Amino acid sequence: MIPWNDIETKWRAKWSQSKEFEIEPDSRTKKFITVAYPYPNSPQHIGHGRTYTLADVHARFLRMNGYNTLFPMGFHYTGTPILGMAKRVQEGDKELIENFEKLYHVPPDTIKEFVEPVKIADYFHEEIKQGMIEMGYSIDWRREFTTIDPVYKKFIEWQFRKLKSLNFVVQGSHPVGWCPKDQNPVSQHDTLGDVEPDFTEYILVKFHLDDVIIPTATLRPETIFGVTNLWINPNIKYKKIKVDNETWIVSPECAYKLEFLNKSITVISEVSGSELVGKTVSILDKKVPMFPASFVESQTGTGIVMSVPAHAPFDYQALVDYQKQNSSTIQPIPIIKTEGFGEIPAKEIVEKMGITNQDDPRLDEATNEVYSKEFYSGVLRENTGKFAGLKVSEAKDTIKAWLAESKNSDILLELNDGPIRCRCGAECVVKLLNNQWFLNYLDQAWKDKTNQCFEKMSILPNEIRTEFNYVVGWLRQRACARQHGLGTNLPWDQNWIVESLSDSVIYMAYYILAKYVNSRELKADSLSDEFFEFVFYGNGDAKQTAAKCGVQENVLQKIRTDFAYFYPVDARHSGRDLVPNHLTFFVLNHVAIFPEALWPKQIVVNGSVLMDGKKMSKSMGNIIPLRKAIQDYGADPIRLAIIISAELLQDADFNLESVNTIKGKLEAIYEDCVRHKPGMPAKLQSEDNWILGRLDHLIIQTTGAVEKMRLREALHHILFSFESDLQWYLKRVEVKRRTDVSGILHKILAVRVAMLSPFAPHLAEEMWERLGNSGVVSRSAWPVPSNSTDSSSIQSEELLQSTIEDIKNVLKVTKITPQKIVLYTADPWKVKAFGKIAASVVAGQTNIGAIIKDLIANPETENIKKDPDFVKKSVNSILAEPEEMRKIRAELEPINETAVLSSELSALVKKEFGVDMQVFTESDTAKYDPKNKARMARPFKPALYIE
RNA sequence: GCGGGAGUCGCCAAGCCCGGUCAACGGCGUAAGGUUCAGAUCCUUAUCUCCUAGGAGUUCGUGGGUUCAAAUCCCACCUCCCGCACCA
Repeated sequence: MIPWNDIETKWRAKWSQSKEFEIEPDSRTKKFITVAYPYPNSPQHIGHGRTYTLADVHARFLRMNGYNTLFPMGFHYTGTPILGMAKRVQEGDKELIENFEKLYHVPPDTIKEFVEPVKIADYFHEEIKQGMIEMGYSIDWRREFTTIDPVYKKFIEWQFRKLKSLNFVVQGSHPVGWCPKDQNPVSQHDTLGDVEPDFTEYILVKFHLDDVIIPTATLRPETIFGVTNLWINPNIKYKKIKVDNETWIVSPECAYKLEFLNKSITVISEVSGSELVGKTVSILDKKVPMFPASFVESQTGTGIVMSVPAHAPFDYQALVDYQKQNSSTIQPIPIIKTEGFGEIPAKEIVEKMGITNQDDPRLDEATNEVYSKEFYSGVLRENTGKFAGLKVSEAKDTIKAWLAESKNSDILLELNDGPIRCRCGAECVVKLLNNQWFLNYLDQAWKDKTNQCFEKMSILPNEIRTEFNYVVGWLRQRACARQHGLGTNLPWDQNWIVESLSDSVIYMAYYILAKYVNSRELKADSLSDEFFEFVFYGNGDAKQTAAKCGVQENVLQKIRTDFAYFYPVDARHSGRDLVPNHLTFFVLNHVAIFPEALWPKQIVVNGSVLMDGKKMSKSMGNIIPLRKAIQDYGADPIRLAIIISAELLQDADFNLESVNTIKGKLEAIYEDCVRHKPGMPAKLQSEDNWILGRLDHLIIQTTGAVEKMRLREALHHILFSFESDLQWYLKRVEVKRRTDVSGILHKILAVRVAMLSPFAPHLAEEMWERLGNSGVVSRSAWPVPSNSTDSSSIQSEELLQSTIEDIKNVLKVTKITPQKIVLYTADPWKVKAFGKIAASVVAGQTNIGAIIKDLIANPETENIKKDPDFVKKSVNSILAEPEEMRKIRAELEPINETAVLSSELSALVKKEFGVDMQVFTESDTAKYDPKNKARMARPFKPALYIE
């Protein structure tokens, strides 16, 4: 057993002692690797570990390749969820407090402090940081910060003044879910039952009753042409109110809602619904009556409904109900033609479903069906005037605009799935916030520049690139400030706090400053915009800026030099959920604020982590906290298990079996590390050359994979793919009773351990030490191929392997117990012909006929006439080989098969099958060949006889 | 609806960009054998079907097509997953 935790502690201490990851500018090329910083509202779990692990592997790999690689980390305190949590703690929320105690193991005394939001953030900040340290991430902790640090706030203020000066910040109105009691916007975390406060925009169609306006709320303004009457609930006490300069009649609930939508409301009087029934209202050139209906609800819309019986099942049924008791000549007016429906869709569907009264709940279903069919495939009929022929999906917006223009409509915003309650208990409403600040991501020049940056960037995996392009095209204005939460106040309007996805877009630049903040050489006190202009752009005079900002001049210069050295960002890692927001904003803001030379170079996106194939969630109880997992399984096995289970964009399935498999694999390599000593044998034999060639191959494959961040593939090469090669080598060595291969095995191990070290850094250090190396493997060079490839060794080892395979195959099929094995190698003319065939194939000629013609034309190979099938078989066997091997076959002198087989294979055959073996050439007159097999011989495919 | 992604041999999952190395990596599971007093671990072998000579057949969501050759390229269809905002 490997004492994982001891080894990890030991090496972490060493790294920390030698300040291994504290990176300063030097003469080498730099790389700046960043990851989206965490939001500290809970401990991190295995899933969070994935992105950070990928970034860490990336950073460590680059470091071994000679790059001076900085990997920093910060903590994102900005936002509202923590605020909501603090409030819930204050209220004594059982569920939350239990989560803290049982799930997160937060000490009770600490939980008490959680009424203060910052304490929550601070606690989980430390928790997450410890986890990152324990995972062995090669982070330069001197550059740590939180987004509520005073200097950070100055930085964000600068960023926003900058954006504003570039006209990227604009003001407008914006609807939000709102708690009237708290006077605050509500998001999902602020509502009882964590309901997302979604809302819908209704069109208020204004009917006129003399000089009073009767507004009706609808989602289908186009149906105005089919209106036959209004529905009024006689039992509702409506309010007559003054709305700005007009007089409206609406339900009391509606009157209340309107107040939050920028309207000034004064109640004039009450009007009973029954008083309104029977009166006639007008709109455009229409006059319609108001009829009573029980389905009309006071709390929905205005409490008055526009009736379109041809297309609205509710209206149709209410009309039928009304006409049972009253005489009325009103008929539905069809205004939409839809394939699959007849004249009056509402009638059809109501009758089909067997609905007989307006309180039937199935009317909702009926409404949905008519609505969606008509929306996507309906066309307006002739009786809709200038809109005739328009598709409903287009007509909706056109008519909406037309009504608004002619002052026949207004807007009502209403919460979906209401009532939604705030945690304080009050019922939420929709509020139209005035003077909301937006980042104008609509700006075309801005978008163009962003696209330019994306074009030049490396996006891994590249499949995700189209998604970025789509997002950039689709982005509109984005609210960039809120009225509560932790964060930085808008510099020009203290009522607003910069929203969390807007204060996290260029903070990678702040890592450079953070080091000096932490060393107290940089203080917020008198920091002004000149400071940032100097550091980021080199603008201004150092002496003056230093004096003005209260910074030592040499410190200021150093910060500027550091920034110029480390920027731009070379890679940004994140989960794919941040593609449509943070990652895109990150690029947008960089191109807005920084010159092209400082634009980011690469984005690496990864999928999420599943637990035993299922999504991790609190309710399923399958969340494994990262630190717990480290204690139980060790950091390295977890790192490997996360990486090996899926390629970048796939969801990685984490399960205990894979962790154990990995552990086993690592343990085997670890044990091997004490067995071998350095020192090459005096003379390399065929199998030595071969295995060293395979080792080169391994290095090339692995390096290529890591460069593309195909880490699963890379790990596979290191841990598994090489295994079968190694087994073959060991078998060969054993059969030959060699004792001089320790050095070769040592070299192989050293290469594998070095390549393993970005993935499993702690254990790799331990292995490296066991191998007798001085110094840390983290600082060693990434292995490079030694070009020891010797193609004749490759050919002869391949020959031996495939011959053994053939023998096994025959034995398996015939089920005979061998007494004697005889091999026959191909005649020289076949070898010649085979070489030519290989050359043709490599050149792209696989047409059998053409190849045969060619061969016959040459006296050396004209024998082919006797055995044309030889060509087909050869072509196939060459095609069945890897490309490099085909080249070798075509270009290189063939080996002497008879010699190789007799000298090397006998012992292997003896060991494998326990019998003696003889080798003849095909045309040897003295050969033993009772079954006439020899003629089947082909190059690299000796004929075979077993008895 | 718009946009993105995926359907592979029991399960997970590579391969598809760059067509032959693909009956298709690897892991898990299953089976047999070895180690063990026994079990767990570990190691070896096998794991689409057929086969007494190294072979053949049928497979990679479905149906077509291109090609000497297709899991891989093209067309159509079916099914599933994710995002669509002011929230980290």
